[in-house]
Amino acid sequence: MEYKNELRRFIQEELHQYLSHVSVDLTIFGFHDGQLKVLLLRWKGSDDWSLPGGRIHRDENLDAAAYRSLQERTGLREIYLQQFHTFGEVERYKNFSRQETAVRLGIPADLHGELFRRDVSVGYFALVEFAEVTPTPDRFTDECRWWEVAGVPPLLFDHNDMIRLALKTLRQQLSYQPVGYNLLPEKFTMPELQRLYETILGKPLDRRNFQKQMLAYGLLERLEERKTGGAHKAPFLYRFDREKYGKALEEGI
Amino acid sequence: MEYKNELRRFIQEELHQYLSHVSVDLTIFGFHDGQLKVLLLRWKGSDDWSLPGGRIHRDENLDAAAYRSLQERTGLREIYLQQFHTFGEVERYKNFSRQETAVRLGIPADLHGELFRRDVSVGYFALVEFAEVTPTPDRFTDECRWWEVAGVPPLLFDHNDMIRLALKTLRQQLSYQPVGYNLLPEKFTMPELQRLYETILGKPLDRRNFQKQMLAYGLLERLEERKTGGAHKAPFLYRFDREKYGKALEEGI
DNA sequence: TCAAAAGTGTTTAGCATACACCCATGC
DNA sequence: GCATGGGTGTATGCTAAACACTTTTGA
Repeated sequence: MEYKNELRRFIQEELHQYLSHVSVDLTIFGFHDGQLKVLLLRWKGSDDWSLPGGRIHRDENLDAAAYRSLQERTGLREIYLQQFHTFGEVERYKNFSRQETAVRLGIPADLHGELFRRDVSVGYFALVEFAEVTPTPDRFTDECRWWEVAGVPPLLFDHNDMIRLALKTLRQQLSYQPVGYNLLPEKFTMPELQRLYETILGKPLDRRNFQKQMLAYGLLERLEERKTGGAHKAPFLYRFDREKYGKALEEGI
Repeated sequence: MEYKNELRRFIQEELHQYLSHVSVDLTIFGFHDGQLKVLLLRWKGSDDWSLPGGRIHRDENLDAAAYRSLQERTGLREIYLQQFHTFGEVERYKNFSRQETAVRLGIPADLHGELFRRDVSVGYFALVEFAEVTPTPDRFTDECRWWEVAGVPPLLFDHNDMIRLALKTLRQQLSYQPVGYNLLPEKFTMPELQRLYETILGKPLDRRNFQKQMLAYGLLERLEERKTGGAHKAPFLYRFDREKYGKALEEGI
């Protein structure tokens, strides 16, 4: 009941503050335990999951709106965020029909029209450091948590498509833009960086060639320290040279 | 006067048929006389130019809306059309302020607000065969014609930025996707294809290496004929293998 | 002392670059 | 015949891929 009132209040009092017919959706990638993860939200009183997203204030830049949603869900600032595609099909209900979606989410019939108007949605993906994130649900959701990308269930709307395309874009970028700064802790080992690349690309890489290539980019600084406590030979720790990394992001590797 | 009434009629009777706060803009590239060209519109009663664009019907897919505008301006079907970026800044008036734009276009003060609402605009670029195009102005414009990309004047809104980014995207795609099918006539010579590449990339290419590379892609079929009438040795004519070309577009070269 | 992981260097192959000669055509 | 442009082949260099041995560590 409270939820339905919340929906009504949102529609009547707040929806007009935002641009109509446009929204943003976020594919937030994190890396943990050798797995690529994505942050999903479970809707109130349902078992259904979707990507986080949000609307755009009337006086807010598009990028700023995406950034705001990202901060709200993760608590993070200064993260890598990039637009990758705008989804504009009339029928964006893929796994579940529009009607079925409304029922599953317990949206009262008289609110369907207002709440599920047709939107053009601008898709962004973000790369964040797993350990730094505090997953936080929004007003319409009960739970916010990481899912392994490979194990994501059928999502609401066209969000499985979004994740697929975000990942494809990320893979392509890997070859001409540096990745890692925002997905790894400040200090990391070469094997850790390699696991990240292997996970994103979905294929094994040669240890020696990988190291050569990474070092050749000139973005890494090897520290004196080694990572101890592992069961085997202690690997060196590395750190990204922030300035060079930023420049490489701008201009390509 | 007629123009102002047209504007009023549009706002009152037609604007509601479209999604609000979203539009599409098109950068239509053509190739002629060894120059890369872009199709621009001159607004009624003004000397100011902009990219063609349009709004999205409430029951129309985003891509379909872009495609429809493209057909209306060029008369063409079956052209290469691709989304490249969504422009969502609040202030998209770059060369001329919002106020100045209204004055230059002769928009009555009482219509500023309605007609120049803030829009998020999805940018598409298209590649078309120059000779096949019939440039056609829309209801708000007097003239539609090709401009050399390098000589485009300061445009309305953020359209110079759009062209710049469209061109950048096209250049990047050149290296992993085939280009040419939609920019050249069905039969063309290797030197013609090379001019096209050189024009897009803005730099000269080696004749011999270019030919080797193009043929290595396996997308070209050499015809028996040669192009006669030129002042020099008759070059062979080539044609794209449409099936392989389509496959290469999907999967990358 | 052994298994598992990490550090390092060399060889090889493929692709992109650089480059030179011959042929056809119009003036 | 000569200037201009078109057709073709080969040598070279660089980057990416393939690959092996040694070192460190905890069990």
